[in-house]
Amino acid sequence: MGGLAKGLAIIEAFSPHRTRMTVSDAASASGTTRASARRCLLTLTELGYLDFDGKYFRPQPRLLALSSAYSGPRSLPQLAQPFLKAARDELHESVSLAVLSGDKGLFVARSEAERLVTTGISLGTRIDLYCSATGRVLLSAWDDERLAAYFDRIKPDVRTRHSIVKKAALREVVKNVQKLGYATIDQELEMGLRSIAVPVVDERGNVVAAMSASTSTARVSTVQMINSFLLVLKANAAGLGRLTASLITNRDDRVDLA
Amino acid sequence: MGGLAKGLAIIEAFSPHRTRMTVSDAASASGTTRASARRCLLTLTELGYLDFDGKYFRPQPRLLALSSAYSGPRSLPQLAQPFLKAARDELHESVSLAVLSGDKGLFVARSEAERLVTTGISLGTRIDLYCSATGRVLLSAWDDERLAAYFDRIKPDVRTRHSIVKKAALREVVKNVQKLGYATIDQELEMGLRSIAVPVVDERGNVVAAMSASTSTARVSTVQMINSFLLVLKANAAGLGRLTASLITNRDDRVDLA
DNA sequence: TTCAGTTTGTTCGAATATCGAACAAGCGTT
DNA sequence: AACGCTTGTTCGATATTCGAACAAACTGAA
Repeated sequence: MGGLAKGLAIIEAFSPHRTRMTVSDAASASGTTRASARRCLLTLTELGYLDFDGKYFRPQPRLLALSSAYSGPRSLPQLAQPFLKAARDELHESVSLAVLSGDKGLFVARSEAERLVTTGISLGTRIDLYCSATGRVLLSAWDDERLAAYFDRIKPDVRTRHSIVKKAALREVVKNVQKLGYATIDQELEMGLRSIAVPVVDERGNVVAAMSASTSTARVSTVQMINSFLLVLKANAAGLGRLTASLITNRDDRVDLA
Repeated sequence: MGGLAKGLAIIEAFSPHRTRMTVSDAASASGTTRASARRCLLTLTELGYLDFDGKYFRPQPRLLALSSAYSGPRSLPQLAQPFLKAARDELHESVSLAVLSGDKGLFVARSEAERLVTTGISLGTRIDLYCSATGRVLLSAWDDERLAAYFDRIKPDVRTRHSIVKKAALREVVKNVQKLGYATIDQELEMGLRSIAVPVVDERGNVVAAMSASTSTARVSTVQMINSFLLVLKANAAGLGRLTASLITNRDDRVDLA
């Protein structure tokens, strides 16, 4: 069903940074023709997901209804929240949880640094695996064949002047993550942003997610980050990992409607 | 574009209570044929929004990416969060914000009672206007003509034995909300659940949202709720209302990409 | 177990909606 | 004001969707 795919692609093309789009914007952003984009946008507007003022289309609150499908009572974000909060309280930095979603890492839960209550902002953001700490942790769980195929597929973008883009170098980085058991990013994604991530491993040994802490280059050096963040993250990731068994049992269907 | 509409309807058919669906489930839930539902589900699975185990389709984290389109930096949920938190801290009860979305009230932000950090759970939930406190507040802003059309459209569901379902009675209820400036619900939506809601009015006098506090019948009586919750909600709703001007100025496009 | 009855999943030609090119309308620039 | 370019819209050829029919699985009773 091409129409559905196009429509969803257009929805995803919106972001906190792109809060409005014209027909042409949507067409180029989603990689379709203007005619298709127009039909999608019109339909989405009719359904109440977008608003149209004659020139620009804007996201409407109803889009939230699409994601409320995910996040059941025993979903990963739910389970993770106490651990993310614990880590944040100890580190005083934002702590996030990302899972694999295609060739990207998808942030499913977060505990913000300063503010006590998150609004779901930035949740659902998808970032390429090669350029984020969480992504590299997720990559580190892949076998060589899968990694090779991945690196064949992608073409790395230069985000900042610190970005590693040479595929050989990236493979080396992932190898290192496999060895060390954690990944760091130093201003590769955004200037001034430094992150460290560790895997969340379930009892079968599968990497089900990556937990990361992000900080400012002004506050914490990479060495400090490794020294002071790593243990806290490891501990909370381990705690979360132990709980994820219930997620798996959730798959063979026992409980249903309340 | 029918295909897109059907697909979105199917996505919305999932909920925290319905975390898995068969082809037939999806067909009846979204009001289409099994053939259509099947194509949608297959497409959604291929795109990574759903997972399929041969029998059941389940939501995947990628659905979060669809709603991250909404919630820009200056969105209503963002602006509301401090006020919701303030109200919650004072009342020690969950405080929510809902906006109009078609014939339903859609929860766009919430501050949970006990837990410090929300996970976005229940965000995006849409509830019929006639049976929720927030919904009745939103209805109270409508003129008679629009109300008449609304009551012609709907056919109220019996949710609990306290539910008001007779249309005449509901109209009376809405009239009362218009007069009083707040709405209450007493176990009409769910047994044991009691809520009170007030409008959030912008400086032009438009009702842009409804703010509500929910409590348990075990803890607070309706009278207590009105006496002790109303002022706090009013105050925070007013504070939020003053800020919503920036939402409107946001509509004529000044600032764009960061 | 076996066998109807019923529900569910899948297939395939008829019919509809989509696609892409061509047209029209803005918009900024010279 | 005229030009070029981008953007928005229309319309017939074409590929997709729709709905009915088929097949498979499940349910419950004998």
